Amino acid sequence: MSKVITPQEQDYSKWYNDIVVEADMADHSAVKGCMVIKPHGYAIWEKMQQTLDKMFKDTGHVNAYFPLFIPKKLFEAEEKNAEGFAKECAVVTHYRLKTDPQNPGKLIVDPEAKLEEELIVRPTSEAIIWNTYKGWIQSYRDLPLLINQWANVVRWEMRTRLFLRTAEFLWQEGHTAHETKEEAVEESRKMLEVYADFAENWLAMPVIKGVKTANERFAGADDTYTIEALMQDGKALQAGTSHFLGQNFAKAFDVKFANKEGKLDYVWATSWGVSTRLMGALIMTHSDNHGLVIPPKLAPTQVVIVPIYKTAEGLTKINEFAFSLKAKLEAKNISVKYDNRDSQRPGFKFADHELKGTPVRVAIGERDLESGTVEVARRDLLSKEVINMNDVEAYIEKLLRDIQANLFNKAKERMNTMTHKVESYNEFKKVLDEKTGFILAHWDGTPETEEKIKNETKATIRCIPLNNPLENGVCIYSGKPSTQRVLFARAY
RNA sequence: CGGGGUGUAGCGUAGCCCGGUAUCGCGCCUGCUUUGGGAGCAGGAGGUCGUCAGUUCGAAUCUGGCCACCCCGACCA
Repeated sequence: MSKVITPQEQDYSKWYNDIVVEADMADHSAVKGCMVIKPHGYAIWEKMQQTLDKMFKDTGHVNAYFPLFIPKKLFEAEEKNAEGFAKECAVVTHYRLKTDPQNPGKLIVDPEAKLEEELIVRPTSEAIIWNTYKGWIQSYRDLPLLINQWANVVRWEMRTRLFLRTAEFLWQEGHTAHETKEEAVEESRKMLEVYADFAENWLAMPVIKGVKTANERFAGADDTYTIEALMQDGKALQAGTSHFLGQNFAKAFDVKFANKEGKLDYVWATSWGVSTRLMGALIMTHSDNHGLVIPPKLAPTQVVIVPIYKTAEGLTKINEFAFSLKAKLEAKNISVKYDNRDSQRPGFKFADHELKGTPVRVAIGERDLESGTVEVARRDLLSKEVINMNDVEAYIEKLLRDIQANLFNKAKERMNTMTHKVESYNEFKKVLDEKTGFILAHWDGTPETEEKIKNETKATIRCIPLNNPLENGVCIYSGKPSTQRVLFARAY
């Protein structure tokens, strides 16, 4: 058992923080609510970025970059969007500091350097992007416009948690423009599928795809599609959203195009994003009391080789084998680190790589060289096996696939066990108190009922699952008729 | 914004009630011995005790103000 990590069962929230900090992913910074993403954490984020970026490009999107600052006038153009984000905006009001005459060596804001118009630090980029699109779109020939940007955004949250909710975070935001409603809806659903694919096949995290209720919708959207994941402690996490924006932004920013009949019409829009919050999702889906567990497909280092030696001569022999194994694995596109630090002993390295989540560890000592074997350990199950040197590359290649699959299956099974169907409000509350997790229950479809349930139980409707089976029933709260169950949970 | 808590070496802490120049562990540096699950021994470096003011011969310790951060709520696409 680790010396440093608070066990999950003792305090899940503390455990989470310990993992983030002790596994060297991120740290609190000098700025409240902001974090420093450390190299190990950033390397995982880069793997996510690379994977997603390719998926976006494979679906026809290109990258661009828009400014960090949004003039207030533009920001307020789409009313619902502006209102939704108004309470959490950082605002730039001045552009210069000067030496404090009362207090030499200190700086004050120069009152003479007040901006004519305040600049909003983007909490999301629809406004600046749609203002730009206005100049880019005149004809149906300019459509569809399929653009993504990798950026940072700022949302001045009252309470923050590393990766899950920070005042500044990294994300990607796709912003597309289309000729028809159908095409835009299709785009937003397509990107939801991309997110679900990424979540399940790379993060090894099962998700429920669905659509948000009006209450939970993105400010300025006609529909918000979401992927919802279930964390180990039974709380839900919104892992990605894709919005059908209708013509709301086109109207707010006056983006019209001439269609094939020569008539002017407003374009149809989508936006979609995932953020560094996925790092939190990754932690709370797979990690344990020994530290981080990273699915092989996202691990910056998939295999670590640890030499065990007594003498310089011994090390030389091990080096020969280790470098050759490293090269062979790399030829199979497996990322390998040979941890030949002379400053640490093997036991320390074992613990260190366990903490950091390296999926596979190969230990090789002089005894192995004699017997022609190596010791291969897997992080997910914390088990190890002695493998013949001749078989080791093939073994590891398969092992990485097994780990990826095992992590997904384990998470899927947990989600299934923690999903409960309930028929009454009492049962609903009982599940929340005792078991937590996802709850499938009938709801009368009104925002009022949704709001009351939220106020009384802190549970929200995570989504109305896509392809939801229709089923007659009665709302657990109001007793009114309902045609389908919706997905409830307490959420991060 | 409400409630609670914490600020002492890079990290974690003792000391505070009862005022006399700061304890211990981890980490760090040097050397030797070690190396198959977080090494051992010896030596060493490192501190304006969050900050400002007050009381006092003397403040980490007492008094008051301020600041910062953390946790729990409220808030949150």
